[in-house]
Amino acid sequence: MHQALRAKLEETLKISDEDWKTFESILYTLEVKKADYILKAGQICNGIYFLREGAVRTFYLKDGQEINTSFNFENDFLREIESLANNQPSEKYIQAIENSKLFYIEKSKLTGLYQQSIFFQELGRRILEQLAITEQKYSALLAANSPKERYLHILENKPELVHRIPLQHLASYLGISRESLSRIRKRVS
Amino acid sequence: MHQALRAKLEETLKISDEDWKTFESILYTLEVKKADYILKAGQICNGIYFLREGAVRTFYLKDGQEINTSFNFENDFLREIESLANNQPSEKYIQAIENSKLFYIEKSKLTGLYQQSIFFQELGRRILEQLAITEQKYSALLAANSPKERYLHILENKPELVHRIPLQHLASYLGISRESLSRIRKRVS
DNA sequence: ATTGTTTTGTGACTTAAGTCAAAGGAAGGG
DNA sequence: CCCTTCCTTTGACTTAAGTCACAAAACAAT
Repeated sequence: MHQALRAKLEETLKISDEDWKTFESILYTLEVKKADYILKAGQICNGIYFLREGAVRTFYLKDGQEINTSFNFENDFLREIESLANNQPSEKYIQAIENSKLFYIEKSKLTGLYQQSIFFQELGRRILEQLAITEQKYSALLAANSPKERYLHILENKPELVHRIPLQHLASYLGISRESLSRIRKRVS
Repeated sequence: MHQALRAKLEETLKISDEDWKTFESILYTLEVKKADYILKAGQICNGIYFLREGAVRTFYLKDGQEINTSFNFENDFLREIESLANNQPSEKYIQAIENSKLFYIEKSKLTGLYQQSIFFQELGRRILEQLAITEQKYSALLAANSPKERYLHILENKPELVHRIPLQHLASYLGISRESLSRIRKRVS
């Protein structure tokens, strides 16, 4: 049942059966329906999630407008890092875009793992490294490309975003107005 | 001599005298002149730097154009995370904007620290967390603001960038053409 | 099916920013 | 101090994208 998660971890670092057992034992399962919130602004993010199935978006409000900052699909880790790391109320919402199944790993249990085995420390660091790299690529996309180029880049490199994410959400993620993205898409096709 | 570095570490996590001694012993000092390269594209980033004094920029080439992705000043850590984490040739250049003094910490020694003490593991994780958060804020700035708003935001929140970084470099960092940034600056003042 | 709701598309208009080219200014080296 | 080089500004022009308002289409729920 947790095989996908184990496979995901082992992309990063081989895990011993013993460590895996420990890890499995702290997982908590949850299911959410489309449009349900996994985290709301104002709440403190108290753990990390692993998305087994479905799709979610992370967004915040700016002048009443939703600005989407990331999208996640099955086999992604998920967290509001700023809230989690600094123990502060989240400015962001995490909402299911599709009915989703998740594992939840509580922060305090995670801390326990870190203390107990160097393996988990290493794993945690590696996952964070990849998060930082992902964020850098995202900023680079925004900084160095025109709206049209950004859309083409996503179409080429992350087609699942185009296919599974409503246009209005993708627009703010790409820093484009809904209307313009609609027109760009038309021009391109 | 290393007090600024110790202070910086202790912003994150209190360090014991013993751990500090270990840490100090692996530091390597270097000085670079304005316009010197600390890392060039094609090289593998083999450690992290602590900038004692000066200013540096990180950029890459896109269609022959330099795109700046970050600026660092005294008391900042510095690294090309993608190259460092994945052991691959860097796509980026790190260049001194002012004469600078740095400490260098070799990756293999860092790995040694991680294995030797849970303190360093924790520290490494925390520093990475903050890097990821910084990158997220940067993307948010780019995605949700007009060129003019981006400039005003930087002026308000990171005035040192405006004062110490040549306009042409700041422009690509903000995803704006040199000419437009020059005009925005004029309008605003 | 029918209705209501959400999402996407279009039209008309405005404007900020990009581009290209050239001129001023500042800074550094000899 | 002069000269070169680099950086910034300005001008003229073009255009892509933003905005507002509304229509059409897709989707969900009863």
